[in-house]
Amino acid sequence: MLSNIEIKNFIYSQNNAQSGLFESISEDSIQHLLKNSSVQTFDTGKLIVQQGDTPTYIYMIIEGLIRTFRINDNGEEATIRLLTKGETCMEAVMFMGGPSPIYVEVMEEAKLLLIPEAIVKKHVLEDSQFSTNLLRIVASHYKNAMHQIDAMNIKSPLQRVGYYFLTKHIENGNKSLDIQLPFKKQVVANYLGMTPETFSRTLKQLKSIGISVEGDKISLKDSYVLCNFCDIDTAVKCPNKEKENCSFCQLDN
Amino acid sequence: MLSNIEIKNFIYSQNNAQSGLFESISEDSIQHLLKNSSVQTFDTGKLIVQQGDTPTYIYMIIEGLIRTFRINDNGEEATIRLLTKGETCMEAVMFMGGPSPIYVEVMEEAKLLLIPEAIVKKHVLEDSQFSTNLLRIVASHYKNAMHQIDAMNIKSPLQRVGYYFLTKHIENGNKSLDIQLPFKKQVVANYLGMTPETFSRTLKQLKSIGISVEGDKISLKDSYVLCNFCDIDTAVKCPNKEKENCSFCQLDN
DNA sequence: CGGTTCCTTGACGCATATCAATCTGTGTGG
DNA sequence: CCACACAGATTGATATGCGTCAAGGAACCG
Repeated sequence: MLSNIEIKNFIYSQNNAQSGLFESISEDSIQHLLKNSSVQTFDTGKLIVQQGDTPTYIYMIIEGLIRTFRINDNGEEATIRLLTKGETCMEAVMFMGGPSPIYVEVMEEAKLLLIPEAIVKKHVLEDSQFSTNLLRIVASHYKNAMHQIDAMNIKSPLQRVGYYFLTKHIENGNKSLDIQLPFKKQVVANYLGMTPETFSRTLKQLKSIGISVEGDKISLKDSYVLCNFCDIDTAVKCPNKEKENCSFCQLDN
Repeated sequence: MLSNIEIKNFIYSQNNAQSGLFESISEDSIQHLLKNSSVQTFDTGKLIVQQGDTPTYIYMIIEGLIRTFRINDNGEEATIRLLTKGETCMEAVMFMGGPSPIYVEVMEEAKLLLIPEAIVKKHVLEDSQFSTNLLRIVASHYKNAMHQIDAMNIKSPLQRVGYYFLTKHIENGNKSLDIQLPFKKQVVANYLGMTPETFSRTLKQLKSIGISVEGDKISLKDSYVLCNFCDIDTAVKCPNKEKENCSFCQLDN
């Protein structure tokens, strides 16, 4: 049982493609889901889910930072997602069948909303809007995974970092020329499939094209320095698209 | 309008996690979906969908081979999926919003069932079993993508090829010691994120551990030579799991 | 201040991409 | 039936880019 008002306000403030679990859901449905959910706080470093665990909850971040990753016998880790406030995880795993293929780790003390597996599975069959939301979220994770795959395959470290910054910049609506790295550099580096050393060297390269780095703050010379790293399905989300200054969008014309 | 009997027989014969679009669906629903669908044949090499296209159909393979991939400005390609009879594509893309992030290419003359986007989107809201099937399929693609990501990150070419063969072997239910490569070697190589040369050299390495290759036929010395390439969420699908001969499963005990 | 964690920088080696040549199989046409 | 062309696969030689290892610097905290 929760203090509903606080949670509901939070829910309503966090609706987008990556995190809109409750988007367009009826008041009744939200009540029903929340009634059976709980809120819990986890310390930094806590492994909420381990590879091989049976999925028991969908986790929604109210506050804090979370990382999902896989690990092999040599102890090497591959980061799958880096998530911040409003995002959810384990929704996809729940529908994969079988044990969890991922770890879920708290990177910064996190307050999470826990929605039990049974409630989700049942509610999916009763509320088609809810299941459509889940579909959209899982599809969006999948899309992100596809980007990671071609990043590893065909993009140089420079392009990978550039593309990562570009998506962050677009997420901010191209408003600010500053980008804040929400995670430690070594974590971002692993997410981008490279070592911290290579990440560091790559950041130096970026300086020459007008992207300066100080600590965890990235500053862009202007809103177009990242356009070279764009691709077609990112361009459609860009507020600057088809502006004459964008080298990428000009290609299409 | 279709010759329903043939298609329906096909549908009923192809139900699994990757391809069970019609699993547990009522007769009425199937009728409704098929009534609005069509069957079409495409030649080898045909690009059914291009990066940037608006998704218009779900495609289900009745006969033939399909590849989905992404491409960058340098013309380099990253294969996302290799699909055969019974599998579907573009279901996930449909729920991503925006244009297609992938190409869909016919690798071998293909007969496809085309289900229009509008029908799918509408039916999802009316049939919760159908939307659950879609969820399961998209989640399973996502899981596969996660495997690809950590393969690129943490696995050597040898491990990647070994793991690929292992999954093929398990798909066959560990019945046969032969594995048939459904696609040309260069296509498989790209899917595994390496060049054809590296793939070829890797196959030679595999000979020394009891995996021989002749043309597109892989022969295993026994059912356990691939166990070294296993991981926890593959092991649960393995019919040999926890048999004493499996070096991987023994580790857990 | 001393200790710790994180980041950066430098030197080095290796694994894989790249380039080029050869081999194999298959289909075509004389 | 053989000669030829062509695509795919293999093999070899080379180079380069990233990871690895090691050391040094910066920020933070008790």
